[in-house]
Amino acid sequence: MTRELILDAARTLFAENGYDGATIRAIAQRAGVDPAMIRHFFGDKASLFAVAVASRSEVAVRLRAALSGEREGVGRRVADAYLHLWEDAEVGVALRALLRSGIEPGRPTEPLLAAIGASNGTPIPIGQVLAGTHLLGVAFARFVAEVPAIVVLEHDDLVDLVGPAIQRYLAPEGADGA
Amino acid sequence: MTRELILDAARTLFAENGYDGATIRAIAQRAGVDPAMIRHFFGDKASLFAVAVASRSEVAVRLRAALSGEREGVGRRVADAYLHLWEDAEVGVALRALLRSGIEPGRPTEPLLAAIGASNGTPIPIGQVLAGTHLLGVAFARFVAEVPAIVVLEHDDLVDLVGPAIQRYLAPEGADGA
DNA sequence: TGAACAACTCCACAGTTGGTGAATAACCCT
DNA sequence: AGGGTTATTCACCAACTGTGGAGTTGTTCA
Repeated sequence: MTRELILDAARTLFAENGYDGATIRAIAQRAGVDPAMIRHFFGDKASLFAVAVASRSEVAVRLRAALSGEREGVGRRVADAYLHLWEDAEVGVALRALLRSGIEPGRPTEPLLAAIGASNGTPIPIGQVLAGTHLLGVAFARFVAEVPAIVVLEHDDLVDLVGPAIQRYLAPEGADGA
Repeated sequence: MTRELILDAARTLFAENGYDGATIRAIAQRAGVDPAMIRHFFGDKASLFAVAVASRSEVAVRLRAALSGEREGVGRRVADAYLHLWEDAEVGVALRALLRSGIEPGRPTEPLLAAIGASNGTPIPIGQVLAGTHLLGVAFARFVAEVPAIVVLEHDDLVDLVGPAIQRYLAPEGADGA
């Protein structure tokens, strides 16, 4: 119960302020509990971050699903799925938190890397990685930096605009789908 | 003299650790001066950040130059110029610092926004903004997150890979250059 | 009734932060 | 040499950080 309150507050504040910016005390206050409860349930701040934010494997799953269909329209499909992830209440806030926290040594960053197309050891086509960089840039502009020209767009319109570029990266001329 | 030492140290640490992560004391120590010197020369931390990092108008200038030539090859040209900016010793470290610092209210972020195609009030073609998001994503992967698949590439190869996508955004079918 | 256990509160510690003010040293120009 | 500006050092503050310990409630089980 209060455990969930803490997790919710942690996700929100990590997303808004990044790892360093979100203090244990602020998280506790937002959750309406005593700061010591966080220590009681999660040990230390890094563990709280890991539990609250970094255990979102559905990112890779959902992206792989969008990627695995037929070649035609895969660009639109992946862009749509990616933006949906960022718009999702829990996943989006976790991704925001990861991005906001930046890449610092010792922090679990797998989901973010997966989100930009560079998951674990297996070699990934460079096109997928480049598509990931583009989508990450779009997400950064839309959800973190909040660039007006990007924020203003409807989800579907943005997908229409970005889709072709992603398509070109994921399915260039002449290749058979997975 | 020591002023320059402070600025150099500030740029480096802001780039490595972001705004909050770079402490006045750490900057002073790296510069080999007393922390009070920073106050003496720059007043407070925000002013130091502004002077050290946020006054890089050449970003917009260089990008506009790359953008203003003939339509053919503008994608390659802009991608090349953008990556060169990030590789430049001073400008690159400033851009890194801005990105690492994230977007927080009250901080000067014009150069970063300009870098992703959203400069001041004037309306900008959506294609330019999208090209900016892609380039920012690439820069993030290459210079901040240091995604292996991207870091490994040579500058020119990366330009070759990204150029066409930028080209499509900046010069779609049927339009006369500026 | 009472023991055991988890949930919870309160207070304090040691460390670091950004920022300040006063005192001292170095310098330059006349 | 002397005066004045600049550079530099040092001690200090209030605030905040993550963390830890000690003690209190409340519920459950024997």
